[in-house]
Amino acid sequence: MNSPTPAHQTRSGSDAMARILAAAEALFAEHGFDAASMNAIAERAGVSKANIFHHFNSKDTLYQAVLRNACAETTQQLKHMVAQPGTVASNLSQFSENHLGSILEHDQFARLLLREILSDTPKEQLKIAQQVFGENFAELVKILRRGQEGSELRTDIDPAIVATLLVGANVFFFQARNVFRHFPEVDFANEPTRYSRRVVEILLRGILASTPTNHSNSAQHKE
Amino acid sequence: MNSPTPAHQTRSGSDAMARILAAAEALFAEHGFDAASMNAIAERAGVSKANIFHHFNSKDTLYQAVLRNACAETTQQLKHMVAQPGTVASNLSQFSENHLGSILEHDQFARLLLREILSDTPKEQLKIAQQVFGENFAELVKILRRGQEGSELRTDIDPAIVATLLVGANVFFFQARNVFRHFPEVDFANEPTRYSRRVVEILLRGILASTPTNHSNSAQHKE
DNA sequence: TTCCTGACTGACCGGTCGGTCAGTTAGAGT
DNA sequence: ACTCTAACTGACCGACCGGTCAGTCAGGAA
Repeated sequence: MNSPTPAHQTRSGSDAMARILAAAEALFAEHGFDAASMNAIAERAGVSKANIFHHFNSKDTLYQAVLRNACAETTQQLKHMVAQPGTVASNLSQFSENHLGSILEHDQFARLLLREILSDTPKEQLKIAQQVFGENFAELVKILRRGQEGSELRTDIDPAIVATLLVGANVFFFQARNVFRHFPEVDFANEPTRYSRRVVEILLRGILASTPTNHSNSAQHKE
Repeated sequence: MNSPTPAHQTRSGSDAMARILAAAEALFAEHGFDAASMNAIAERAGVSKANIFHHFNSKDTLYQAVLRNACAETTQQLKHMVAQPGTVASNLSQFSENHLGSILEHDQFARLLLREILSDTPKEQLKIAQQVFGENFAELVKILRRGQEGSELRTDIDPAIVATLLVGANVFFFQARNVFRHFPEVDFANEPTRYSRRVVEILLRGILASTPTNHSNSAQHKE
């Protein structure tokens, strides 16, 4: 019965705080800011409500802390998907797949961010969302610009548009996947990587029939 | 002073009800279901809170009525953007532009729908959202299939993917436009039609540099 | 004139909200 | 041993929540 951590919850330091943050993130993401009550968060975290107010000044403060905490993880993870060698096409494919995977993996946080963006009351916490989102976007634009400078990509298109398309496709997939499951036209609702690959493929080569016969140097995954 | 409608608000029939629905739609869209209080809705509609409960059994009932009411408008508007003659490319361009315009015009309703989709608690009202959304999607897929049968579009791509890309691009533009305004890379945050045109252009022709020298029969807008 | 109906209202209900506070506990410093 | 401090709690607060109710009022039917 002797655990490495003290038997009492007290003096556990940041343990309770971490549990509070986790519970808050889950409930904020699940029900939104207003519908997630401090009582419910406290209960889920296994602490008293007053204890939450001991660690955070207010519900808003807690919310911002949750956002910042989750953003830190995401931002850190962004570093992994940067500046891989190889063609821009393969980079794009990899970025998209990682991006979508990251969204799906941290779906609670993604819902949180989307809710935040969807609210039109410009609060302080919106800037947090802007920052995380902006970093992803800027990185993607950088990849695309590199492709244009290396004349691998057409130069008469706006990289920001392509970036929006790619990110938007992933975000939309995430948002709509539960709805997609009921659409007879859609067969990729449960296969994000296949979806991501096809999206990149279309972006790279377009959808018109008058395509060049073959150019085998695009993103090639064995299959 | 003798107006065609009686001077008193009483006996005005559906006038108060319409005001309630409008106020509710605005506040639900702005703050979400939970944060929009019946008191606030009543105040904005210029009626007593009890009067709302006279017309609607509960807050949920009011919410569903708002959704249904807004969906009716949108569904009706969908009829206008169907089965235009011309190339599939021009159809796509037109659909996208109309779709994005419709979203921006009914931004309150769009926010409402997105919030609804984003909530993971599968309630009755989610089906309303599914229906409206599904109609748009199915219509777009139909256009694309026609393009494939007429061999105007490549046949080795999934129409549902292209539809997702297009709708997703518009939805994402709508969601992120306030954020886009602060991005130095983006210059189309305030120009939806330009955005839409460029998106369709990319979808049609792809972004790789190895494009056939010229094929002037794609979507051509003078510019 | 009388009655009935339905739109409408102010006052009110129990319950929950975010937030406070006095007080308990336990480890660290001395 | 004593103190200090921070983690932590249960009891509590005023405000506001969704919802109810008795009652007012205007107009149509008789």
